[in-house]
Amino acid sequence: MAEAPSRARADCCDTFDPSSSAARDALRDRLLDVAGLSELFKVLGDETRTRILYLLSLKELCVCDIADVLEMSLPAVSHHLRLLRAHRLVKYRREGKQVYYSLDDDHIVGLISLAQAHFAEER
Amino acid sequence: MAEAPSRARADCCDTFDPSSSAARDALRDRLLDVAGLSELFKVLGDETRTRILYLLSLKELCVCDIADVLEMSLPAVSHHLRLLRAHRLVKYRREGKQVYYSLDDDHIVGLISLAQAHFAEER
DNA sequence: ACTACAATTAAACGATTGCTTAAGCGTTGT
DNA sequence: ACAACGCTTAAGCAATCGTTTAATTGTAGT
Repeated sequence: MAEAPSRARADCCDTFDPSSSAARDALRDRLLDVAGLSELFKVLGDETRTRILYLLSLKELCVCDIADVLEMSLPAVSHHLRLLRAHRLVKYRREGKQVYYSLDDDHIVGLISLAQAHFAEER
Repeated sequence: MAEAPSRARADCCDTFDPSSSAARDALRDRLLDVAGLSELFKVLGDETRTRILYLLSLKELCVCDIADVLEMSLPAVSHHLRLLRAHRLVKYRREGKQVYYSLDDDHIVGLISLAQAHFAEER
């Protein structure tokens, strides 16, 4: 145990200080800022889910409506809603036999709008 | 061909006008607003890639540096950079044997910051 | 020209994801 | 109580994704 295991590729090139890994460690610390962030993006990284979220930003809808608009099977939609629920992105209320979903958080719309802006100038 | 195929689950519940699918079609039209948007989120939906993008927002780095900081293999990092390149999120310049990467677009940092804000209050 | 090194690419493998079918749960109407 | 309906859940399967190993390209130094 002569070497620390974290310095596996320590001296590959001269960007950092040749003598120390201080700069490297500093960058590693900053990585904590975005730890777990991709979880949220992963949820949005599916076409069906962004569609559902966008629909719910326009109108409160029941599962059947969503399935209808998206022309998808009911279990498939329910499966996605389950994930959105787990991430606190949507809330639901029961009304008779139907379950109505809506956005739990307006921030998501902001994220989508911002992404739209980027995407628009990309194409 | 008596029925339009798009009305497969037309009358599941009474949210929409009982007589017409106008409201349904209106919502379907709006879906075009977010068409293809999840592509961008899919790129960000991987922990390694958000980490790389965040690192590059702090400092221009060569592939080897990134692999070093993330403690990952060089091909793995290169693979992700290839994807980021394809989506015009990063640019690169060759300097001798090294290839230095940096953000091609500052909007991405904005997206990440906004997502951070949402994520922070989620936990 | 040859060696060394940074990076890319290709092939292959294991893990994850999203959909389908089928079964189960909760509510409403008769 | 029973049947019908909306929705959820579970199991199984095909497809996609991220990593590894190995081979290749490109640049610099001897």
